[in-house]
Amino acid sequence: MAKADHTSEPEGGAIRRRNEQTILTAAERVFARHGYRGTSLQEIAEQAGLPKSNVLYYMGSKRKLYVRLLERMMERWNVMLDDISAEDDPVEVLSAFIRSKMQISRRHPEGSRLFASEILGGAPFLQEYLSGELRDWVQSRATVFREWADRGLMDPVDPVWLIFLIWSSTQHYADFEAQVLGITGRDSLSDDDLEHIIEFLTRVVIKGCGVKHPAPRAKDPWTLTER
Amino acid sequence: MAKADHTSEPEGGAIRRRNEQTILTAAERVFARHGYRGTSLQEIAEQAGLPKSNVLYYMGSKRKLYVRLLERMMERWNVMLDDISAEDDPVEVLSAFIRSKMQISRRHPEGSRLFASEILGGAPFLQEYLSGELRDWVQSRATVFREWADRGLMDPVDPVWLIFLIWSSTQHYADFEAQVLGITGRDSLSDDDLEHIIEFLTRVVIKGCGVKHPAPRAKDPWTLTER
DNA sequence: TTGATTCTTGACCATATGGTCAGCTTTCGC
DNA sequence: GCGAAAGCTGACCATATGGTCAAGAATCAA
Repeated sequence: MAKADHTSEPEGGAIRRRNEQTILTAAERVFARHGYRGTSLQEIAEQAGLPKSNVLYYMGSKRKLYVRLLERMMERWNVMLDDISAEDDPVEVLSAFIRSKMQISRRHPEGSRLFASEILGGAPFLQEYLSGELRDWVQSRATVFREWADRGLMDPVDPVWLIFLIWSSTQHYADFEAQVLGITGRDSLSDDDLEHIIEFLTRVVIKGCGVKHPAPRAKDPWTLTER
Repeated sequence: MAKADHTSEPEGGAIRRRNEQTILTAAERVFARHGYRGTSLQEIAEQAGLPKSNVLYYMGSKRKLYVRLLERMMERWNVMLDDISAEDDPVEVLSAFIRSKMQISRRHPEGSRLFASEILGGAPFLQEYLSGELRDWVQSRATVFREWADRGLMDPVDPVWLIFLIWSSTQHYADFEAQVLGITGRDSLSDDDLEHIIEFLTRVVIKGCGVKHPAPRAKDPWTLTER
């Protein structure tokens, strides 16, 4: 027992770190495609180019490996989920939210699909996270949205449904990639496509919810040109 | 070899029909939860209350059973996908589309999830359908949307992204049910909730894309009150 | 009632599963 | 260069997998 066992410390020698990365990458791909049950350690090992025993040596068990991948993905989202306040410009906050959600989906499509597959299966490993951490996050955003609505900066839509709308429509391009590509006839989405989609989604959400820029901050005309 | 072997005929005695239904229902549930690979015939058999051999007797193989379920779900969507024309009222068409998509998701959540899981896995059994039948359907709608835009009945948004937006945001409530329930703290969505969501989504799409009712159909004032 | 068809199911098979372990090699601090 | 720690992996295990088959039970048309 050397050093405190804080989660998410780099921890471990260079060899360990390199091999763990290889395994995590391979595993994310396979789990995303076939789900927890549908994935075999053998297949992960082949993807990683290592013997099965080696995978187990580093990861301990299939379950631990899977949970670790889920946590890594939650972590990536947490980075995005920085705080907002009712003082911020709703147009900018919502635009930034859509954009960064979309970019994470694009950068980590496998992680996104892994998460989706976990939820599809009834979230056996994530129930706690959903009804705890994530719920709090959503509720706090909801409060801010409501205040914006009260101040006339957006229509009084239910903030939770709005968040789900943004969540689902951005997630879609990673999770349902096969469908998107099949229907559009493309074999991948370009950065341009992505930019167009972001603009489209932003436009629909902003316009559809009547989101406005806040009036320059003051009631009295004397400070009106403050900015 | 009695009778022509047309697909989707009722075909088969009462016993067969009854048992097949039992098996299909059970299988849809399990496949939806664990995906194709993650599902075992044993588990399906237990869900159905039948011995595994019996499942095989009726369904032939795991693969055939799975494909049959996918086809059944496609069928259910086809019912909804009746034709529209550029002459129709865009507001009504889009509202009806959102509503019926939502209702199918609600009536067949397992089928919806089964489909989602298939797409997540790269659509190994549905590629043909996606880039064929479904693609044609989307393209034909897209043409109509574009004409509406040309006539000033809606903003010139990319119709395909719009269809994906509707698709994803409605699908979400079935596929990500576990997340929705976890975050909202509910243990199920009521009919009222559903109605609110439908209204919200409709509102955002209609307003967000600037969709308008068509002017009463005629250029000359004499036929203006025709309807 | 009878003969054919449909239904039912336990026994069985080759293969694959997650996981353990013992014994080997490599790496690394000193 | 040495000893301990870390890394590596084939052999192995109990169990589960999709699927076959043969033989009996129930059903149905005549």
